[in-house]
Amino acid sequence: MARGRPRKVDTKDALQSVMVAFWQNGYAGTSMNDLSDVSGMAKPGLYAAFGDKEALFEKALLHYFETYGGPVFAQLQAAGKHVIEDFRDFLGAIADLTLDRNTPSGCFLVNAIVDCTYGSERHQEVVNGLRESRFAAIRERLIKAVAAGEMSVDTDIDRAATFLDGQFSAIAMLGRSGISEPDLKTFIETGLRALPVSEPDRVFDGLDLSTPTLRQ
Amino acid sequence: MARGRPRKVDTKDALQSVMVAFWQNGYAGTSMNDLSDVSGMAKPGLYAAFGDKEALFEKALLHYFETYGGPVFAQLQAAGKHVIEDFRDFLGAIADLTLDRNTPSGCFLVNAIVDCTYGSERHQEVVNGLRESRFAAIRERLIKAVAAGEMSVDTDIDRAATFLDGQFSAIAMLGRSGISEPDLKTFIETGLRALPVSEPDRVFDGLDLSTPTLRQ
DNA sequence: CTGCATGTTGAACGAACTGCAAAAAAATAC
DNA sequence: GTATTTTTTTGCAGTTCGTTCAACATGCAG
Repeated sequence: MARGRPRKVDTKDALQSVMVAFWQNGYAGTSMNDLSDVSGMAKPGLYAAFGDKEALFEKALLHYFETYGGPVFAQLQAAGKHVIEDFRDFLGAIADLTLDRNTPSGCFLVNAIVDCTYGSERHQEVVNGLRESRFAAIRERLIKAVAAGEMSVDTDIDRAATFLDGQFSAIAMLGRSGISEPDLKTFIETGLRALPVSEPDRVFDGLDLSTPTLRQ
Repeated sequence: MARGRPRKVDTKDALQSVMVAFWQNGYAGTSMNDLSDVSGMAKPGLYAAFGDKEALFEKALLHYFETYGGPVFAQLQAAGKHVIEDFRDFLGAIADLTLDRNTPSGCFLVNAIVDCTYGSERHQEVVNGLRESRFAAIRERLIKAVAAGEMSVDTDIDRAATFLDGQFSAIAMLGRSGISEPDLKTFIETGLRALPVSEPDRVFDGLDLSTPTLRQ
């Protein structure tokens, strides 16, 4: 049984609130007082549960990745439609997350990349690790596409992965800037056309795009 | 003649140093003591010359735009080669700036967009104004391209401008993440292939790319 | 009930923060 | 030389920062 005084707020709930605050306001822009307010935990409780501010930020970032990034990347790995459709779903899920009104706009990880230049050594390592996980997930899906014959065996995988990785960041930045959802979906569609698929007509034609297609 | 005690450091030089500090560390991550140290001006001098911290940040951001953004956008407006070549130069100039080792990595404006969500009202207005200037410059060059027959009259200008605007942000984020210069140039080349030009062969063929082209 | 383990609370610490006022320094004007 | 003007320097209010300690509250075990 649980000994001692019971917790007022669940640790996971507190971490969720902390994550939102860091996501919204950045590391230096969020004080421990702010975190105590939004989480409902007193400051000594935060220190006891998570450690100091840096450790708390790292745990919030990892919680973000598990809660939001994890499902999206798992979906990409398990995806079995055409590679273009799968990346459309993938980037679309990122867009939905970016624009979700229940959470701050943009992507916490992208914000952290901007932040991390002046963070601690450990902070940078965590951010770089997540960034590499993101890249690796994209890369693996592309390798499967080559194996499935959806892309040529001559395809430069790293080039395509870097391009998609960049679209990921762009989506987060456009979302942070307040772009509309249709415009963001159109942005994704435009980017997908730069990918070297073997049968472009099959995956691009017949789409119900709100704007004319670019390729002519 | 100049009366009174002469300034130890020129105001523009101080603003340049301040800009670099904000660019590197963000608004909340940079203290007035830091700014006093890097600029060589004592704190009362900073307040006398620029106002409070928020005003100083705005002046630093505008200085950034005049010093770095201005020339790049002026070059885009004055550009007279094919639209694809002009945007290759434009995005390439952004990439060079992003990777320049004499200044912090990334783009100060992009960093400020991440920062500005929790900034003052005025702060947000300044950032949005610069973002709209950026978009407008891209848009104007596309309109000229349609007039010159390089793009179809049916082209969705806003769609193409949003796409290029997103590539701009992506370049800044990839640069902040530490991408190599060849990879960043390849990223640009990949994105350009999503643009709907009338004579793709003329502008894409014969290029000395380090990787195979994507379109097949 | 009495221990004990855990959580919460209020207070407080030293340090760093923004912003400013008064004094000292360095130049010109007379 | 002295007076004046402008900037630097020094130091300091008042607040907030991250962090911790001692006291109090609330549960189970015996």
